[in-house]
Amino acid sequence: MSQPDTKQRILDAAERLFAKEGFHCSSLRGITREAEANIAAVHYHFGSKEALIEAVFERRLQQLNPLRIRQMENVREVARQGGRRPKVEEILRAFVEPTFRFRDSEPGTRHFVTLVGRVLAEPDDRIRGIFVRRMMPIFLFTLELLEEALPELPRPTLFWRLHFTIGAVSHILQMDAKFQNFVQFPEGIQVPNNLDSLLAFLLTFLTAGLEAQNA
Amino acid sequence: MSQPDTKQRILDAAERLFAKEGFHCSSLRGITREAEANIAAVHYHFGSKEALIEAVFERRLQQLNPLRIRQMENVREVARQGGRRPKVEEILRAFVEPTFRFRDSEPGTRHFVTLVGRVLAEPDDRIRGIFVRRMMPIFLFTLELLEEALPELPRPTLFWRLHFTIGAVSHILQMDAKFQNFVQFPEGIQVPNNLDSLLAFLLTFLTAGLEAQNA
DNA sequence: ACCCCATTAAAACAAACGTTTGAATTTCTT
DNA sequence: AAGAAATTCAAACGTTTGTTTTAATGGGGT
Repeated sequence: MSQPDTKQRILDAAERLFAKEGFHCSSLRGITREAEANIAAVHYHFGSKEALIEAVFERRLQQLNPLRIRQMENVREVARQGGRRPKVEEILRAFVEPTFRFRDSEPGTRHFVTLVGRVLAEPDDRIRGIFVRRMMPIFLFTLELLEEALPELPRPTLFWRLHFTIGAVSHILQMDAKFQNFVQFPEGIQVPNNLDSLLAFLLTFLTAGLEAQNA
Repeated sequence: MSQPDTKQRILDAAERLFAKEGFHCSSLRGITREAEANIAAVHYHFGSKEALIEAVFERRLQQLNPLRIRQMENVREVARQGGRRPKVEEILRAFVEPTFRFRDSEPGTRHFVTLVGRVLAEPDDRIRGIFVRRMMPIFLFTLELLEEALPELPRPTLFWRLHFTIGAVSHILQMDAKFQNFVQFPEGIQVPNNLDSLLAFLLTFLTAGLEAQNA
């Protein structure tokens, strides 16, 4: 190969632009220009624009989702061996923390996380479906664990609360890079320079919401 | 005018298609075809595609936002006259309930609410800005009331929790019409046919999250 | 009847889109 | 070194996009 892996460079550029401008507003010409590749290379290596974003998701999720599942299985195992229920905060942490850590693990993963935050609001069913299909096992596993943690709450209640959780998380993930121009910050509010404090805020909020007892 | 108000028909069609397919994927040709109007009518009546979506937001928000503000002012006033703090649930209800009720008030408003749910995840800063600019007073007013309700919590904490709230709300609003194909429902989970029960679920979740005391 | 002005209509604009083609080039295999 | 396979390249494909232009239409006031 002439240059170090055109395929990877296209994936990197696509990941960045899909996150920045959305799927339909990112052009293959813009992506290949950034990747310093020919426009035909996309169809040669991937087949179509849709197959390209599928490959973008595949590359990262096959790394990230096992991390999540392992952490969630660990939560369940430790609880069982301790003869207690899993804690809601442990479950939520297993659900979102890997994503936050993943974000700063390599250059590029930061853009992927932004893309994940956006894709649930993607109007195109086909594109959103590519992501949702791959996340469904995680959602169902999380729901399962929450039922173990909160057996006194009805299943539909937990289902909807998990959806509220997903909404809050994806909204925060997507804001990420563009905190500055997303909202005008009231005086005295600072953007946390590391995401750890934001993660702590988030887990406190979500845990309380999920554990709410009335209604 | 030959037909009853081309301008309104264009607004209706644009509202519906922007909600369904997003801003950039909706073409002016599709919109004018649905509105049974000529393409040039958009530029004649509005000036540009961007000015069109601005008009779509303007038409509904000038009706909806005063409702919200009035209800929030009422929450503050009743609390003051009762010599107590406003309750978090009252504040949140004033923030989201008008939108839920607005949804079923007229034909078309349902599409608008879906559009609102989508637009916060819109990648295009200009388009998202059109909406955010108009909502900023509401956000700040809500934050103000939350400070009155929870004076023991630091301002940044409340700020982030309000953002988590906005994420959860917009995620639910956007799911709305497409519950069926958005996620695959686990067995036994039903879509609520009226939004009242969903609103109750939502308020319980958010209230608990906002009132969480640790961290 | 006339003119005026708001509105509609059809057609064309240049630009950008995803995709395809076929030949040139590089890389690997023998 | 020679042939085969993989990859890159420039160019063009036919559509579609938002926007503009120019002409036609239609009703209300004088």
